[in-house]
Amino acid sequence: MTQAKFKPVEEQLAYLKKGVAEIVPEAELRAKLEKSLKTGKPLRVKLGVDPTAPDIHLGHTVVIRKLKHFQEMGHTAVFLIGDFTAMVGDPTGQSETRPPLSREQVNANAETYLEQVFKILDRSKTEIRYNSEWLDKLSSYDIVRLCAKYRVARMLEREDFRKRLSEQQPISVHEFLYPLLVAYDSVVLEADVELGATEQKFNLLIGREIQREYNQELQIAVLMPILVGLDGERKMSKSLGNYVGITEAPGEMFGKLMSIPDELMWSYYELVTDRAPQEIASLKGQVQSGRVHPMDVKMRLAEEVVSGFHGADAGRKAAENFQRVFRDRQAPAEMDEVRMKRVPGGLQITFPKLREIDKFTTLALPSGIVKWSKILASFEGIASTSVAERLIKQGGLEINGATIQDPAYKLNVDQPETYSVRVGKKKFLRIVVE
RNA sequence: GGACGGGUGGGUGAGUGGUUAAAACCAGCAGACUGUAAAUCUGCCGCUCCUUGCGGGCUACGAAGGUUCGAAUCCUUCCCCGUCCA
Repeated sequence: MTQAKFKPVEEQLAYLKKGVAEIVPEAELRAKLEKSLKTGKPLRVKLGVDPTAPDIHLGHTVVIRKLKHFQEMGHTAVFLIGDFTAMVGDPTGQSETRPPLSREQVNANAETYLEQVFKILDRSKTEIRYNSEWLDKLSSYDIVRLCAKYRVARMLEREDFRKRLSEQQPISVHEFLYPLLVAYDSVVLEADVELGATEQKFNLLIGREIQREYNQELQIAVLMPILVGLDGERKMSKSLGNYVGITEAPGEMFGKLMSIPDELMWSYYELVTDRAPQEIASLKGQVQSGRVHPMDVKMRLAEEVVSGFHGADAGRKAAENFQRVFRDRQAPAEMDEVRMKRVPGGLQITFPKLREIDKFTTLALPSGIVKWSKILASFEGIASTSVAERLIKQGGLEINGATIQDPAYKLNVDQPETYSVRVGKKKFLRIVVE
């Protein structure tokens, strides 16, 4: 417990404030930092995540990165898996009641979450908790007591509730419980700071109120902006399809990042890279004065993000590949390989490795001849044969450099051959018939 | 418990017996242009089969039945949502 454990408060603050939307209240954070410096006791920084989906995307990383910043400053990162609250369902932003998840789903999701989260956080220094640990044990009486600590009028202040109320949308009573349970987590964890996206502000502030009820020191809410998705308009989310998954292949990731609107890249620089604010401002100045091409700056962004998840090598390769394909208009140096093999009664199609497992599907196959539209329909992102046919008719399929527009174009799978195929604008594949 | 309003394709939202697979807009996809950006233009946009055609079949307007040659549109029952009253 040496005093040198922590950096000076102002230095810490400057670092911790990067990209932050709001700190409520900021003065108290400074006070807490001062106190921890004096006592040598690290702050307990809580980040709660509900494992409602199996994968995390770049949007989730914004707040995880902030937790990492605290971790780097020597504070205790408490990564809370809301395995209980995931089953309750946070109404935030959804503006509709979500179907509750089963315990099994939640557990499975939690596992993949952790695996992915430690691409960012230092595992050895992170306290991992699950809120079922204490929430499962609450009795009905405990819950009633907890509910008694908050008022309906205050609850209805939440924007989402207010909006739904005025728009005659349904609100379930259990949705009121969610913020209370999240607040209770803070009490149990004795959080000094809670991290969240701005849309979580309401929940985090209730945390303070409830901590007061339990005679605890109040937590500071550190709110991060919401990362806008690839479309440049809406919040990044899987269901909107405007996301970058952090387990995605380097090339895929790079391409997606290149497709964001130019103006958006500044907030990406701020929220998902390690660039200092001054550096970002200077880059922005250079682009605005026309000295640097925005595309080059965006490529740097894409490379940095890819490198963060896949290593510098992969980042550089992705950048080179991008240039080769889209600037020089050549086929990519490396393509994902899809293997096809006849098996009794069908055609087995194996897709590139995804998290160590080869994914495959088997297509029923009466003869050795298949339509390309059928093959395409088995690919991810191509919903049906109709969609595939449409894609082909519209010139979105290129085989060995030639555009195929005949929707009935067929492939002989009895003849071993390798094809290089472009599907749509961005997808390049090598198809190997074995 | 009572009165009233409402449930249409991913979203908003038209349509109240007959070329309606369902207007329009948004989103999405493909093509052109480009920097795989933005903007713009063009086309597509339920599923399925084939000989890919202004082609055939199937499914669809909360659910189930019914009336009719024919229903998203009419009737019955049910389910769900909201508002007001108690």
